[in-house]
Amino acid sequence: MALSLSADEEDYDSESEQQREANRPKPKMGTSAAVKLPSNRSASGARRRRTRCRKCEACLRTECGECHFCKDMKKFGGPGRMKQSCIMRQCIAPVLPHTAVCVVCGEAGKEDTLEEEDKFNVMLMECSICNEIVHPNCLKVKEASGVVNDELPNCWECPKCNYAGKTGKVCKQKRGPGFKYASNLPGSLLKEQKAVKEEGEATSTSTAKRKPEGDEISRHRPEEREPLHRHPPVLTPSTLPRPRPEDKLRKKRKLFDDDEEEDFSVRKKGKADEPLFPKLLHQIKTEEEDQEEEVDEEETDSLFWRGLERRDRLEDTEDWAEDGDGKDTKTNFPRPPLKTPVLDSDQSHCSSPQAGPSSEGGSEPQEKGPRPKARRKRRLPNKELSKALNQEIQKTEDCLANENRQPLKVEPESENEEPKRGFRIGSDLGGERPHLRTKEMNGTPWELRHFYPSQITPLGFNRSSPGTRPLPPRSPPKCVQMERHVIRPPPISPPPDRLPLVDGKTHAVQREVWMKLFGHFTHKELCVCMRVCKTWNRWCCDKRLWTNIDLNRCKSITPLMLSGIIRRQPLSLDLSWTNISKKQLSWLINRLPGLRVLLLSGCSWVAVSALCTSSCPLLRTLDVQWVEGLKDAQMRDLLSPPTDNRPGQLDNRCKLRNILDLRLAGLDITDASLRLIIRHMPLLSRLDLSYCNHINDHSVNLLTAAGTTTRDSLTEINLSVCNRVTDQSLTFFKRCGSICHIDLRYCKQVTKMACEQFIAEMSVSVQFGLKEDKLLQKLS
DNA sequence: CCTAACGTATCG
DNA sequence: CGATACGTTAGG
Repeated sequence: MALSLSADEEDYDSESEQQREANRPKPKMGTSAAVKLPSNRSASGARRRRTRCRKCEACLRTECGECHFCKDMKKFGGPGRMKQSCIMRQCIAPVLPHTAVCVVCGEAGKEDTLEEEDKFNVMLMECSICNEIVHPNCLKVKEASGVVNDELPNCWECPKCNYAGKTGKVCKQKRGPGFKYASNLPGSLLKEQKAVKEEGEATSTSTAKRKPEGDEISRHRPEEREPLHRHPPVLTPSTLPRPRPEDKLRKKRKLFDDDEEEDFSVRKKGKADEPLFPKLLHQIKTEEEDQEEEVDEEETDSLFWRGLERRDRLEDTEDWAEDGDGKDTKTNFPRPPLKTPVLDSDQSHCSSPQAGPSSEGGSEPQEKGPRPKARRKRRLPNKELSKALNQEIQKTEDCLANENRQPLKVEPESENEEPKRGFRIGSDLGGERPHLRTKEMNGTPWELRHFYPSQITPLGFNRSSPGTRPLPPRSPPKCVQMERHVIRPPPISPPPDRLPLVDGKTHAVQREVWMKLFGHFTHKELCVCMRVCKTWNRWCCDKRLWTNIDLNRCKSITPLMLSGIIRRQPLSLDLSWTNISKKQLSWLINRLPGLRVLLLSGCSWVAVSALCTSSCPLLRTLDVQWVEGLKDAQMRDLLSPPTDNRPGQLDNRCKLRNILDLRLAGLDITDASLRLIIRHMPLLSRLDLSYCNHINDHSVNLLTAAGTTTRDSLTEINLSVCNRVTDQSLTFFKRCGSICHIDLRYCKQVTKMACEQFIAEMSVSVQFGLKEDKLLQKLS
């Protein structure tokens, strides 16, 4: 044994032992050297490129046509330089190419020839450390055991490397060959996620997550909610926002965002011992029952959301409630196993109809094979994993709006999709089902509902009272934010139609009926439902139930939330007064091609600037009220076409050209911004400029001038508390063909008389009325 | 031969 | 450091 081991070492590792152990750098000698041919491979280092499994949901999708990489493709009119696959199609489980052979015996994988049990030893396994591809059976090293990486088919840390103790380091360094977390995505969090891994993979995400937020918030800002209840007029526009004291706080927040040390400390607190040895954790995890695991897998999503909601209310977040995205999270701590309250039985029934990753890398017989013993690196055997992945994906399936489909072509997937027209939203704001709205209004904590009633509270300023900008909570420590996540596209296949019961029968009530019921639940309640069983879990993930996701004032935006959002593919997303970072936002936007409504009021300009580089062509409503630091210059960045105008690169149109509803309350913008808006938003129908100190009659003149599109497109304008606006503006509004709603409340220089005169003069064509003092509304 | 796209070098 | 470019591989 020892003999063979050393022989192997000699054989494989001859060239540069040290070099490899120092991060095992790929020989960097130019692009062409990246991959060597099999012949060369025996002297480790070079790696075989992996290829699509062609079976996973991602592989089965069609290109979205919307994402960064699609836009680059020739077929979508791009220059084709980037040569990357569509974001939505990034394979979940890239496989070894068919041509891969065992470095020892020179033969291909033979897993097809055997029963499950014995497959492992005859299938090809690629070592994520030395990159060798071997049949475990062909290895001479029998003593040491390999460590199977369940996240990637046919991937392990081979016994040799494992024996040589390279695991830990490499583990930190690298996920494994071919494992691509959409790493090329612009604005991807992945790199940071990787970085975090490098810093200490084993860090418990759960402990790391332990309420880093909250305490400070409440400490600093006991009056946080205050503004909501304050009436705008109380705060004279002259004293308008920009509360400077908060600048400091903001900076602090930003510091937290970027400050690594903070993370470390938190992390350390969480798990002081052995932070660098993920294996330990994996082993711990391995003890758990698969069945149970699966429940967890299914639950996590809902747990996460539940955790999220709960966290908003209570500070004593329990870790397990949110850390357990088993597929995504490599590092999990054992936690109190969650018993699904009801209907446990159906776990096994709703496995994915679609195939998972093709090869069952290191499947079942973990300790079984007599030979190279392979420990599980992850909790789930690969098969389970892929199943779980698929289920996870399917969960999202319905979340992908029909509208989200790229408009350029009709997707053939529709055969898989049941008709949802009944639920389809007609317009942006119509997205929320009324009953859901009321529900939330009544039954959920204010965090969930306070955003809604803009029509209800006076002036509709409730979300943006200028007096005190509620300080968005600071971001969670990086270790939380950067938790690793596989980018998983929303699923294609539909969830099961019937609910399997314990006795093997199915429940009498069909999914669509359940769905109707679910439709009456708040998101919070849905999260509870999602914990019932897998089937409910998937049903509850139906995008129809999540058209509008509200994270307004959510204390911290975590990676789990981000992926939860992606899976649900909401049409409307409220991130107002959150501490979302630029990176997070651009990551989100890039993955929500169908997003219609984006509310970012009270976020920092830094974050909002993510919109400058991402495109969201379908965006109809953009709320950037009270965005600190958003002035004319930033507005220009936001509205101007992409600067990269290389031929065929991108369209020159404004990224926000389809905006219908723009909310700019409380911004220090001037006519310069208005000109841009007029030029670049031809469809603009509703414009909120309340509390904009620089807006005056001339601005209104611009908006309503002959030749502008806004003149005809504007239906609603809010100029309340714009003190430079005078009666003169009303005469300008007479030119507007479609105007229905003019809000001039609390404009000191607007008189009631002028309003009445406006009504009188307009009455020839349109009947207007005074709904409130200086609030003009078309009567119909 | 072609297209797709992986993985890394390199740019800004 | 994120974004982009591109040589080269995989598969047909």
